[in-house]
Amino acid sequence: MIRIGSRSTGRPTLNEVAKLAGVSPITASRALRGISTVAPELVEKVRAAAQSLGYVANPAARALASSCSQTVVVLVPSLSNQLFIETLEAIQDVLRVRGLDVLIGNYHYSPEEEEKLLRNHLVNRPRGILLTGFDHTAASRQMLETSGIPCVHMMELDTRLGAYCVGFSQQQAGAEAAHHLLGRGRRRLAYMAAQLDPRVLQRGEGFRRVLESAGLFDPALQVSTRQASSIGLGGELFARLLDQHPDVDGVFFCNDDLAQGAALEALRLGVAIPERVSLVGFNDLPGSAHMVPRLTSIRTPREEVGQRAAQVLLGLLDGISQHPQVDLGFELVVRESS
Amino acid sequence: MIRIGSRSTGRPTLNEVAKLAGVSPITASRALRGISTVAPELVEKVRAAAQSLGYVANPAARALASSCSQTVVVLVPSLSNQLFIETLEAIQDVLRVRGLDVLIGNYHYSPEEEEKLLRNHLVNRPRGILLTGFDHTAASRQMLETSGIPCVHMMELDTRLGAYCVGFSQQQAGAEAAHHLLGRGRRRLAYMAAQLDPRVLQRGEGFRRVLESAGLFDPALQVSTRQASSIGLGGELFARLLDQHPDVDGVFFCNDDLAQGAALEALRLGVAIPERVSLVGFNDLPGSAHMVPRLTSIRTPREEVGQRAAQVLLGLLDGISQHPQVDLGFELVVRESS
DNA sequence: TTGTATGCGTTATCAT
DNA sequence: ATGATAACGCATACAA
Repeated sequence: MIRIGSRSTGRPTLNEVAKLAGVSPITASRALRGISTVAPELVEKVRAAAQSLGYVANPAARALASSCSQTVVVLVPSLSNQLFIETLEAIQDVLRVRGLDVLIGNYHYSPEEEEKLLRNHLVNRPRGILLTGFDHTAASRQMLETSGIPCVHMMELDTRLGAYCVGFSQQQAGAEAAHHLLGRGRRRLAYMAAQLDPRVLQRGEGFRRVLESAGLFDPALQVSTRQASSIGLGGELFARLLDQHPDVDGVFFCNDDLAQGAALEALRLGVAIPERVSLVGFNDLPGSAHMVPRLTSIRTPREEVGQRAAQVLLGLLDGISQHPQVDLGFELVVRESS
Repeated sequence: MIRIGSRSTGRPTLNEVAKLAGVSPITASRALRGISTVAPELVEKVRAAAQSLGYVANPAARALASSCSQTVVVLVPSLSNQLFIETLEAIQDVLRVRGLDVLIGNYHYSPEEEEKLLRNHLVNRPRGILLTGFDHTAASRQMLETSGIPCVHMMELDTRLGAYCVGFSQQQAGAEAAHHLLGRGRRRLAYMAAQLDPRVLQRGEGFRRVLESAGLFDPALQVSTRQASSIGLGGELFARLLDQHPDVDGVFFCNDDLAQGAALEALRLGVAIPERVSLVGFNDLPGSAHMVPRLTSIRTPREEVGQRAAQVLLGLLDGISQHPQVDLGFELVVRESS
């Protein structure tokens, strides 16, 4: 007895395509997946049949049968930071042409939330995973390990374990900012840090070391808060800093929105930039080039990071052996504020 | 002959849970899904068994068997506009607690790209769909229709067809800006529009009508470009406008980044804001309150839109009858620039 | 190179 | 209220 299942989606199945093409379902499957063992003429027949029926493979069935999906999971700490949006776009541009769907997860700078996202996503057996940085919970690392799913870390570099990573040295970037300010003759240098994620701390570390070597490091000028980075916060912190330490003559900000806020606050306070204080931002976010004065910043290669990370992942999926670390560097963009 | 399938994921299955609990798989399935026809004691047994085995349902199998997933698709025109990020966050906050996974699609303001995303996502049988606005291709509308998947439109209102929507009147918002500027005694009013998506056009329409009623509409002062909205663009367009029409005394911007760019450019040009020109932005994006001068803007309820849209969708899934249109209004925030 | 048999893990159907 | 059976649509393993 033949029953038309009410559960069916109504969409044509591989079976129907195969029937129309006069081959077995498995041959149709192979043909459509581009598996070389199928005769070219059969491939053509199957393609035509699929085309005429409007066949689209059922991802659930495919995932169930093969126990792996056509998705790649990307976990970022924030979507409010324009930085990661640009990285995500680049990732999608690369993976989309390979037929991979990109699933975005935002863990709001919380490793615990990242762990939850990872757990939720792993049950779907993604083809690959792209993570931001190396600051994951032990459970996250464990899950990644046992899942065996290819993973690439973005934004930071790390030579431990041979983990695949695409990024740049956050510490060197911080050092570069310090060198630049010193080169401008600045001596009372502050670091202004919000969010305090690992990369912010690394930049601060690089900045500190250079100042220490120069004998100019003053812990009192290290402003840090766990609050989220924002323009408003940058203004507040900058005003307070100048109030408490009027002799400050240079500030490195962990992110451009802080620097933008500081520049605007300086306008209000009548503090001359860069004459009295030099400002150096980080990431070179969209608005920075248009501030008054235009902000000096360290441009980070976020699109390139996304693109290369996605490419490395594809290489992993294709079994291509490649160097685990990709250093994309960064670029100091000198404008009017320093 | 028993074979340990090499295809298995190694994770415990419903079968194993059922066995451990001493019930049939289907009872275990019902128990875990909270279907009421299962005896409380059995539910407890099954829960315990699942717990001890660390059982997590396989979404692919579930989707295949039930021909519907636990995902909701959200399509937005941009991720670069902070606006939509906040909406997305609100949506996720609501849907996550119901165990629904949110899939984000960015169609870059292209209805054709939206159509592709829709087509790709529909094969996964999402539980619901959240779209931005009403500007979809005929094919998109057709697919939505035949899919029968619940859909809520965000950001705009429309009484046609009884489509579910959560938003506010873009046209009224544009009108409000005009009224405000007129109330400030401004007479040579410009509208500066980028991107030219439907909502930008609606705001311009509302703005225009008020000016026409007042006999003050001047087409020469309507600046519009398809380019993406940005701070840099705002500065450029503003400078050009002032150059060509030195008598302009008020500008309404379709988005705050344009207004921010204009404010910065005014600083450079030495144009007094608001003395010579009043500026009114739109969306009240993060930086606007900190500009010099602080920008007047129309605050749009994007978090509320996301939250309510998600709630309406949940209502639809639960078969709760509700009013198809939810008007969340907007708020003129008067600061220093007008 | 192609096909047969079977399994993936879950839920719908229908019977009890 | 619970269970037996089949089906969801596709891919793997192995045979031919």
